Amino acid sequence: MDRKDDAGLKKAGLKVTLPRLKILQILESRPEERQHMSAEDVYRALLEAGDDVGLATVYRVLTQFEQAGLVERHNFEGGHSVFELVRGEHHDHMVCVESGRVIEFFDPEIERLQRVIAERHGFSIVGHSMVLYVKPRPVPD
Amino acid sequence: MDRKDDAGLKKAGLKVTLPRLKILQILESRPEERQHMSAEDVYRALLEAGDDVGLATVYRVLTQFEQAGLVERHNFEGGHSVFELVRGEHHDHMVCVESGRVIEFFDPEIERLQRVIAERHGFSIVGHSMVLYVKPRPVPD
DNA sequence: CTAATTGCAAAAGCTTTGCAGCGCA
DNA sequence: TGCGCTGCAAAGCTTTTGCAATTAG
Repeated sequence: MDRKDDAGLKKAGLKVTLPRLKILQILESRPEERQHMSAEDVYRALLEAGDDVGLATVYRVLTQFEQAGLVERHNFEGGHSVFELVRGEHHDHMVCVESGRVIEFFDPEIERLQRVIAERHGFSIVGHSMVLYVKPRPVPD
Repeated sequence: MDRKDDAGLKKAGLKVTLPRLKILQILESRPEERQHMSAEDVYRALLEAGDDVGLATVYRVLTQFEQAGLVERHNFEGGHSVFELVRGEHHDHMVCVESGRVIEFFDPEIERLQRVIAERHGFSIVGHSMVLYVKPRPVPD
């Protein structure tokens, strides 16, 4: 398992250091519904795991991971950024305003329409962010 | 014209004060492509207009306007918030990564798909943000 | 060995808040 | 007149940076 992490880091041109490995493992060990962590979240997770890594290093490493394409940074509402391991193809997010839960989804038709719209205005898409803020729908019984 | 602004403020339960009127007018006087202003932008526009309003007041007023539904706050990438006068129906945004220009658009089909997706997951949409980051498409000559 | 990396603390934005004085209704 | 509003300066947050010490390759 460390093998895989080593490879990922090296491919990104990053030295394999303890803080970087630990942070990668924290992210990997998270279940999908808890994937979205702030720098502070990662920092606390490290402390809880007994690994003493400075908060500044957490920020630096997450930023490096982002540039290396290992991680995505999102700016949901509320001031701070959240990070998410890139595990496969692109997806968008739904955030429950009551529980804070984050659900991922992907809709090819929306993706297509986005490209069409950008083209219609003479642009091509470099990236996009789409976040739906939702609340549980009362289930009719 | 002040009449209209007065009414808007009163309806929002806000006293009609000079700073609030001035800020409202700054926003109203902006062409559509320049609608998206940071608090700092608004602050500078006020100074340039010779109106001495504190930055803290700008923040307070914009926040009040947001809560009153007169203004929308967006968190585009890059740390700070931008504010936009609510002039009518909802729309989404396209931000040119080269020029910083913001283009507004609306696509009923995307809106519909968003609702369908939320429902499929047992939620209803409270709000959403969709930002396409784009670059000019080389025009074939 | 040498350059990259880390930790700490300090600094840097952006935004909010406390408080005394001013102004609208 | 009275409560709400404003300005200023100070505090709060998240994030970044400078620098000496440490570590990977």
